[in-house]
Amino acid sequence: MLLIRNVMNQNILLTVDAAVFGYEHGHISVLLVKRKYAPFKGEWALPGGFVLENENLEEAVERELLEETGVKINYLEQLYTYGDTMRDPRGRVVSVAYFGLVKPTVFKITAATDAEQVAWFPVNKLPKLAFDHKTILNMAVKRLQGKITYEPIGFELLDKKFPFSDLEKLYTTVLGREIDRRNFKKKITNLKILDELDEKVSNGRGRPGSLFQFNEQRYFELKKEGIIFEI
Amino acid sequence: MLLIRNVMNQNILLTVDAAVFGYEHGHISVLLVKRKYAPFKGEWALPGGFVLENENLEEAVERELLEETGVKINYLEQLYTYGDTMRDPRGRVVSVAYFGLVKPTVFKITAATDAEQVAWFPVNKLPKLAFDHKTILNMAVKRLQGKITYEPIGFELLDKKFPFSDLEKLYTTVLGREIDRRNFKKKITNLKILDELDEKVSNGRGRPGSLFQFNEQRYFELKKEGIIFEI
DNA sequence: ACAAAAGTGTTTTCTATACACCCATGG
DNA sequence: CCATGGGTGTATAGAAAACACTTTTGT
Repeated sequence: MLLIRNVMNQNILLTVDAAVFGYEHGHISVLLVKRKYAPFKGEWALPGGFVLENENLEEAVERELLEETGVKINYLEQLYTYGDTMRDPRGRVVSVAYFGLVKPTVFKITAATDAEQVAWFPVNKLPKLAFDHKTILNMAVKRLQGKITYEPIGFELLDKKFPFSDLEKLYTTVLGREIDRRNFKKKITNLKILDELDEKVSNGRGRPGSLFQFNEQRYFELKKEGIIFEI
Repeated sequence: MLLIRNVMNQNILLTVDAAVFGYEHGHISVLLVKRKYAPFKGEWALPGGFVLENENLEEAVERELLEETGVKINYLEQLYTYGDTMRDPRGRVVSVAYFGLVKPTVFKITAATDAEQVAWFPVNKLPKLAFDHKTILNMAVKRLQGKITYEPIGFELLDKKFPFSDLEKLYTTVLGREIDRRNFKKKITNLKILDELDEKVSNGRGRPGSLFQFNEQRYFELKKEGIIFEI
């Protein structure tokens, strides 16, 4: 290894970054950390950090997320690798970006190590971001919108039990447009990924709605098969 | 930079690899090189190599492709980054894989630098591949199949002028199933991405067919808009 | 009783698919 | 004249989209 290093003399460092989305109170939010150290000290950034030599990339993302934010991710996929020569003022740093989904209600987020602070930011109210993280986040949002139209992603974002209107709101929020309630219900019902429970829940006013939960087995079978539906 | 390097002591090397597809004589082929040096000396591999410190990732792929194979690529997109700790026997080497399309007729392929030999291999007659390149190639083939169903990719693979049957054969080849000629013609015609020329060409026997060419402007407009059709 | 949200079917339109015969050429 | 591949239209079925009123609850 040292031999290659010497021959190559390749001074490139490798990091991972994660764009983790959550859904709460009718908003899609993304998990950001305030940087404790230079460069971009005090600015908000995607959680992430340097990959260790003996860990896989996914392990690196999961470790950094847990260290910096306290979040243990339940859905993670690779997004894109950012390698422009000038993207990091410290030198050549290539970053493998990941896309994650999490149920925000499950975790208490707590800053640690390189992070001075952690917070969920609604994707339409983002602060200025460090490095090229705005670019990464833009791509992640596009991925989220794309994914939701051909794969069900509710399972990863909603609580175990939820009223149907939550799922509907999730879709209108992510897609940024109204969808027809009856047609949507029909489509989801046909997929048979939801089990209706006997419980009902009221959100203060109006008629209470039945609670649903995902039929995990059917859900993951469908996901494995690939393209499932179009909203 | 040296400071970070010392603090980090991160001995990870970065390479790029390219899965470049071409279409010729009714076959989808992929460009492979025979390795001149260890490890995997004498085995076939995807063209690629170490990223230089002062070049972007795309530049690295294009450079390596040109150096090793003589091919100047006209379509290139990032595929996936492979970073398992054990994927390279020399140590920790992370590789950013790219997906490329090229018209094989345009280039004379010629091996150089790290490549002892270059050749096009039909994707259904692949030799044993070095590293995890088989895995990479499998993903690249899936990407090709996925792409062709929701984006026209004929422009990048076919000659400037071609009979309609060439486009049809390309689709049946990539998708691995027959498609209905009339329905396919209808769909493509509706997209208005083809201009029919006055010339006709015969391939020896049978009725000669009109030549077509892609209407570049319309073609790239449609691609920019995203999902276009389903075959 | 009224405001607010949940729940529910039918009709219409569009798109995908299935399907078969004639045409132009070379040998 | 025959073998080969090119070229073309219609009918059917299924999916998506448009569309509005009733029900249940809290105040």
